[in-house]
This record gives sequence, C-alpha cells and structure tokens, in this order.
Amino acid sequence: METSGILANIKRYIELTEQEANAFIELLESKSLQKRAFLLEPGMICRHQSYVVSGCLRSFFIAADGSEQTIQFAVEDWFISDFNSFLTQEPGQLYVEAIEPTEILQLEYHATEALCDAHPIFDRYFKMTAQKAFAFAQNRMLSNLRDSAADRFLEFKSRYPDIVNRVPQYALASYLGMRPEFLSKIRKQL
Amino acid sequence: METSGILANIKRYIELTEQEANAFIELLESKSLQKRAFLLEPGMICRHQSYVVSGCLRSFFIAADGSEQTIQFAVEDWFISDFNSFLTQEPGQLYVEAIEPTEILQLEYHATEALCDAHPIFDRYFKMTAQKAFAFAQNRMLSNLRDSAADRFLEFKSRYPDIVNRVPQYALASYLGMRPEFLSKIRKQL
DNA sequence: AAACTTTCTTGAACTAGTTCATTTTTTTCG
DNA sequence: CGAAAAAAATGAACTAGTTCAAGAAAGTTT
Repeated sequence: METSGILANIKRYIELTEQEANAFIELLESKSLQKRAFLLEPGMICRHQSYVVSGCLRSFFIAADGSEQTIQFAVEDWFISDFNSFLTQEPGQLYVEAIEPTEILQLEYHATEALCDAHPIFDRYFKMTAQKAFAFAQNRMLSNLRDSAADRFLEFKSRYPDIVNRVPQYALASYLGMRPEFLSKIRKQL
Repeated sequence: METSGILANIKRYIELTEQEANAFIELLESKSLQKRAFLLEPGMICRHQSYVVSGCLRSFFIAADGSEQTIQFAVEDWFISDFNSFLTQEPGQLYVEAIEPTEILQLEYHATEALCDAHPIFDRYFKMTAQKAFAFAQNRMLSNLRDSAADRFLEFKSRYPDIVNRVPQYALASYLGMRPEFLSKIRKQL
C-alpha cells in the first residue's frame, strides 16, 4: 500500500512518533475506482474520508430542477467525502464519482474516533485540517458573492490550471455556479 | 464576568475537569461594543475569536463595486471572527461590526494555542467546532447554488426568525446574495 | 419635537446569466 | 477502424435579479 503521500500530508501539520504513524497506517483501507464509478450515492451514510493517491473525484448533488451541482473536486493528495454525512453519520445527499480511474486510501469514521482517543495528537491534526477546510469554504463563498461568472472562472483557472483540463466542462460550470453553456461562451470570449 | 454561557457551550462538546475549566476561563477577555462600533477592520490581524454574551455582530467586506457583502451574523451564544485571518495570523479582509450594543468574551490566538498544548482536550473541542463550522459552510454553499433568492430568504427566515428581525435588511440581503431592493420586493410578494 | 441621517420601498429600464433546441466535436469501446 | 455515446458549441428567446433614481418611513440626536 502506497502510504508515503498521506503520511507526508500529515507531517505537514504534526510530528508523529513511529508508534503513532503505525497506528494510523493500520487504519487505512485502499480502494480502486473505475472511471464513472460512484464511491457514494445519496441516502448512503458516508463512512469514510478518502485520500486520493492517484486520479480524480468529484462530489455533487442533484438539485430540484434535475441539474447537477458540484461541491468539490479532489485530485492527488486531496481528501474528499460527504463531510456533513461523515460528521453526523446520517444519510447524505451527495454523490462522489470518479472522473478518472482512481486509487484512494480510506479512513473509517469509528476507527478515526478510536485513533483520536488513543493518540490525542490526531485531534490536533483533524482540528487543523477542519480549520483549513472551513477557511477555504469561507473564501469560496466570499468569491461567489463578489465575483462575476467570468472572474470566478479565471480565478479558478489560475489557481488550479491542472484541474480545468482534467474535469468535464459541465462539472466545472456547476462548481463555479453557472450553466455549461455560459461557461462555453466565457471561454470563447477569452 | 459572565462565563456560564460559554462554559455550557463547551460542555456540549467535551467534558472538562475543574482545572481545565479554570485554565480556560482565565484566558477570557471581556469587551463591550456600542452599536455601529467596529471590532475589526480590513488590514488588521484578527487576534481573537469572539463569543457573543449579548447583542449582535456581523462580519462583511467591501467588494470591488463598493457594495457590502455579509459573511456571517452572530447573536447570543455564537462565535465570530475573520477566521481566515485568525488562523493564519495575517492581515484580514473583513469588518466585524456591532449591529446592537454587544457584550463579548474573547479568546486570543496564542493563548488558545498554549491552552491546547497544556490541555489537549481543547484540541478536540476546536476540532469539533471547526468540523461543524465547515459542514455548515458547505450546506450554505449548497443552498446558494441550488435555491432561488426567494427560497434562500424563506429558508433563512424559518431557521433564524429572530435574526431576520434584528438585522438591517441591506445586511441580510447581502448575506443571502442579493440586492436590498430585490429582498424588499420578495417580502412584498409574500 | 424638529432636523438630520439611515433604512426601506417602489417602479422603470436594463443585463448577466438561463433555457431550449440543434449541430459539431470529442471520447469510448466493440 | 467505425458506430454509438457523451460532451461541447452555438444562437435565439427569455427571465431572475440588478441598477438607478426618487420618495416615504423609521431611527437618532439635539
């Protein structure tokens, strides 16, 4: 199992003893997904957080009018889940779908809790990642309130040039809060 | 100093020994704000998270076109800050303004870090609050992508009937991602 | 209570972004 | 490769929400 990436990720936040690192690695479950496979569907309880070793996933939901709304993309070295469902361990609303063939490492909810009980240093790690995720979500909200559709696209493109070329345009459009036709027109004008 | 509210808040998440509770209370700084006073302005480093004992605050920023965009309201028993600035300890973008005369209790950044070092149980508390805040932010984003302006207003009104009547309409409009004129028209139609 | 300031309302003109229907291009897969 | 499916592009008609301007109402200060 390829654990060097996820360990390096953690070590950016906290220092681990060998024992703590081993306790963590023992919890990991690895999984492969084909392109277009669903890791999660609405109504399911999200029992894992998933770390992307290689490939690309997205989370989205189906709105009342039938349209897809993308919440998040995850490429190499990112985590993804239906976080609300993961946190409450209640049925969720989101799909998580593989955009490319993807390898992930998963952390199960109760195993994660037990890990934190046994090694409180992991409370600190998950504190830091949750705080970072919250700050990120606030910034995204801020940018959605402030910027025009074209500006949101340009900002995303300059920050994640890689992702723009890896995900379908309709998925990116829904992430940016616009219709695919309109994103197509924006791109044409640039 | 009125600390029963904030202690009850914490005890919803974790159990504290008397020693831990005392260590926490010793960090609190209390502050009063007049109506329309600013707790924070753009360019300042957000050095505290603030817990509202009584009154009402909001955070907002000024967009390129000069309009105000409200990020958050905070009434009794809520926390507020420029979280991005608080987390990074770099200059922020947000105003935090008192909408009513307000009493707050503040937790300073480095004091909070020291508290977590001395008593790791607080890492768990801040983990849980950050995770909850992140889930909340995701839900808000989801609702902004999915719902019409009128639906967003109705949803907010049913969830926070109190706040609707306490904050100026232009502030609520900008929180909901619309112009005050349009919110006025929505209300007229209902 | 008068004067002043801030907030809210209203209506008309406008525009950013949507919707729908069709065609073209790209990707998938036997 | 060639057929089928999925994704992207295009254009015309539309609409949800904005902008601007002016007046009414409410709140604050002296």
